[in-house]
Order: sequence, then structure tokens, then C-alpha cells
Amino acid sequence: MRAACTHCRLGKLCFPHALPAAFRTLLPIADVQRSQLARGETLFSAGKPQTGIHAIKAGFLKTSIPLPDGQSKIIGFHAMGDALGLDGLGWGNHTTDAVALSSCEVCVIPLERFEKLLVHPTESIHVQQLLARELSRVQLHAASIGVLTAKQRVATFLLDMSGRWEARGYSKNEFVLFMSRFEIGNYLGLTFETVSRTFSYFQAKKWLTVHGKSVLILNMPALQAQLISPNQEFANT
Amino acid sequence: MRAACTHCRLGKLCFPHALPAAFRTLLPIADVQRSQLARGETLFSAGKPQTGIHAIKAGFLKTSIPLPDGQSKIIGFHAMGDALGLDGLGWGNHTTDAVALSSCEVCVIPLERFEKLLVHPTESIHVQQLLARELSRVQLHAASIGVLTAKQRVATFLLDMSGRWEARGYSKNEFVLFMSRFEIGNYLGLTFETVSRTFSYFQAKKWLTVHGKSVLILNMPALQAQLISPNQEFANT
DNA sequence: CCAATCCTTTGATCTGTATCAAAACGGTTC
DNA sequence: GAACCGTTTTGATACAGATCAAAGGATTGG
Repeated sequence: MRAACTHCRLGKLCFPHALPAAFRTLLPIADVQRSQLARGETLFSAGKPQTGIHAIKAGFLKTSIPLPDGQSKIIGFHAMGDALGLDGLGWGNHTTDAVALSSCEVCVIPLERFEKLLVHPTESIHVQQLLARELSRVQLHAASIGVLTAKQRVATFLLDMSGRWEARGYSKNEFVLFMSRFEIGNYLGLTFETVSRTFSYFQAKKWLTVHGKSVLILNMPALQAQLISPNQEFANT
Repeated sequence: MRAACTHCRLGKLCFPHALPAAFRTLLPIADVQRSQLARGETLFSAGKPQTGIHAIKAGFLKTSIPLPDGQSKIIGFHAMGDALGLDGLGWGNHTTDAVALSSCEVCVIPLERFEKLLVHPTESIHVQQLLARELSRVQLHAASIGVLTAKQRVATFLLDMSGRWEARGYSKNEFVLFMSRFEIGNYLGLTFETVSRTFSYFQAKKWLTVHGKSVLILNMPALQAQLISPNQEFANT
């Protein structure tokens, strides 16, 4: 199961294609491997040696951190086009677990090939950017769960999902959540009941409609206003 | 105010010196600039273009993230030998604020010089490691503040501080906190009152002694046990 | 098509931490 | 060394979100 990235239909969305043009000439070196994952399968685990860098071609995954007290906390949801496994570059071992939320197709650049690519400054800088952006994302997430209220966190989450779908060319107002309420809660530092109640609250406000995992946003500005002051009523109740 | 890193007394602790030997030959290229900061002064701000990479030579700083609702959340404390400002590599602009907690001496590698260093694979990989390690650190912190209780968070914090001092060759049992209770609280997603109360609780348990900012740890295993099960009494009350 | 299982919603109650308040402490200035 | 200021501790109370509980819904497999 090998595929030349030059023929990949994901185009710029996919990690290797997001690399600068200079990179594409190197693709035969990369010689990406593709693999399938079923829902619930593990792509890599915390503590295990890093074997490669992954790019999601199709499907959804979550990454989580195991904590000393035995709990585990989700720290990211990942979809088509996202790069995965960069956390292992620090110590050679992964610090997170990556598990498929749906059946997935994942491209793998084996570590030794990945390292060969790094001798080229442009690729190297690109990887640095991926890392630094992921760092910024996690920093912002840490900040959010540290200080925001439940309503603010859920609103932030929905707006984040909306933005991700939009970036992939889909509607920013209508999308399907690919994770359970429990997983959303874990990600946001809330219980699943609180997530569910908050969805109901937003629905009562007529800011959105939820049916199971499908979300339709009716009043985006109202949700955005939540982030600014959670308790203040928005003009269009 | 310029200084050749080759003469820097910080040795391996300092960011440029942690680079592989090959890097040292390039130091004249880097030609690091040194600058002084007074307590409360800003090293860089979120949203502003990145001008360089910083290494702390002496003193302490905090990095924080401004949130959409006007609040600001501390996401890291930094001491001698830490690298700062890597978050700007993602988008060219910083995503965090860095402020001095004490008077500081900071080495600056201007961005254009830093970029020149990156053409050398060994340096480039080293920067990747710094980024990936910072990513792992922030991921773990995000996980901690998302699921741990107040006692667990404060215990984690104290053990983290202890480990940092130890890594710098000081006692792991006796050290001085370089930030206020308010800042610890902000960092951990707690109020300063809760931090203070938790210190008092640990003190009542005879696990440590706190006088203002100076901490003496008396029972390290008890603190570590907190992380595993916060409500279970430790053998040596 | 139905049973079995898991996921989600909603309700009632509890609790850890925030909030409000005030006193004690420590450092700085004159 | 007295007066001042910000910081820290401690106490009393309030509340957001957790926990406990139970009843729908949805999805899976036979």
C-alpha cells in the first residue's frame, strides 16, 4: 500500500502537500506509506518510540495524554489534512496516544525518511512551522480550559469546529461532530452532562440546533459574543 | 552589549550551548546580543512580529496568553537556561506575552541570524527538539489543569518547581518561588485564595513549610502520592 | 425486526472552589 | 520606627458544575 503524494487528491490540505514547492521534487524520497485504521484502533501510544510522521488522508482521530493518576485527557481532535505525531520529536518517544474516532486512512512517513527530508532547509522550516502552530494551538487551549466558564468553553469548541469545516471547504454553519459528548467533555475539562446541558441551553436560546451529532448554527454572532462576556444577554435573544 | 556565547558561564544550561558541538563553530555567526530587563518589563507581546529567539541568562519570566474576553492566562514560568519566543515561528507573530518577574538578563539571537543557523541540519533538528519538548510540556499542563483537583494541581506545581531547581544544580527540597500566589493561581486555573489554602493544608499535614515565597519540602513522597490519589491519606501523616 | 448496548438528555442534589470580607504580614519609604 | 502599600492568610457564604439517578434515543448485531 504505497502512494505517491503527487497523486493524492487532498492537495494542499494534506501535510506533505502543504510543504513548499521545493519539497514536491523530493517526494520520491519520502515515498509515503498509507495505512487503514478502524474505529477505536491506536495509531501510536505515549511512551512508545516514534516510528514516523503521520498525515490524515481521511477520517478523524483524537490525541490524549495519560496522567500520573491513571486518568487520560484528550488534548486534540484531528481531521483530514492534519499532521500527527510531531510530539515524539522532542524525546524520540511519543508523549500522547492517538486513537481513531472513525475508520481512517493515514499516510505515514517513516522516521528515517522524514529525517532525510530535514537536511533541506525549506522542509525543515516547514516542520518547525507545523510544530510552532501546534504549540500555539495547545497553548490557547490550555488557557481556555483554565479560565473560561462552561458556556464559553462549549462556544469556543463549536466555533473551532465550525472554522475547521470551513477551512476544508464545507459549510461553517452546518456540520457533524465526530466525537461523543463524553469526549467533548474530556477535551474541555467538563462532564458530558454539562456539555449536553450547554447544548440544550444554546438551543433554547435559538442560537443553534443539535440532533445527535449534527449541528446547525443559527446565530454565529451570539456564540461569538459568549466569548466576550458569558453572562450578558445578546441583543437577538 | 554583545557577548560571545563561547564565554558564557551558563554552559549547557543556556539555550545556545545546549546545541550540538557543531553549532559552537557557528557562534560567531549568531553573535548573540544581550539585554537587560527590569521586573515587570515586557520582552515580547502577542500579536507583535517575532524579532528573535531568546535565551534566559539570569532571572525569571512568565509567558501568558491574552484571551478573547480580555482575561490573560499564564501558560509558563521560565528561568535561567530556558529558550523563549519559539511560539512566533508558526505565524511570524508571537502568540504569547513574555514579562519579567524579576530583573533579567536575556540573550537574543536576532531572527535573521537565527534563520541562517537553520540551514545547518543539526541546529535545525535541535530547534525542532526544543519546540517539540515545549509542546509536550504545554500538552501535559493543559491535561493537568483540565482534570486534576486543586490539591493535585498545587502538588504538581511544587514538584515541577522542585525538579527545575534540581536540574539547575540546586536543592530539590528547599527553594524560593519567584512568582506571587496570584500568578500561581492563574497558571493553575485556581484563585490565589485556593493556592494559599492548599499551601496551608500541606503545611498542616507536615509535608512542607512555607514562609512567604520560600518553600521547604519535608515529605516528597506524600506530595507525589497526591498525584496518584488526592483523597487517600498517606502512611506518614 | 427486535434485543442489547451505548449514548444522550433531563432532573435532583451535593460539593469543591470561587467569591466576598477582613485581618495579619512583610517590605519600602521617609 | 511609624506609616504605607501590596501580598498573603483565614473565615463565611454562594454557586457553577459535578455527581447521582433515571428515562428516552440511537446504533449494532443477530
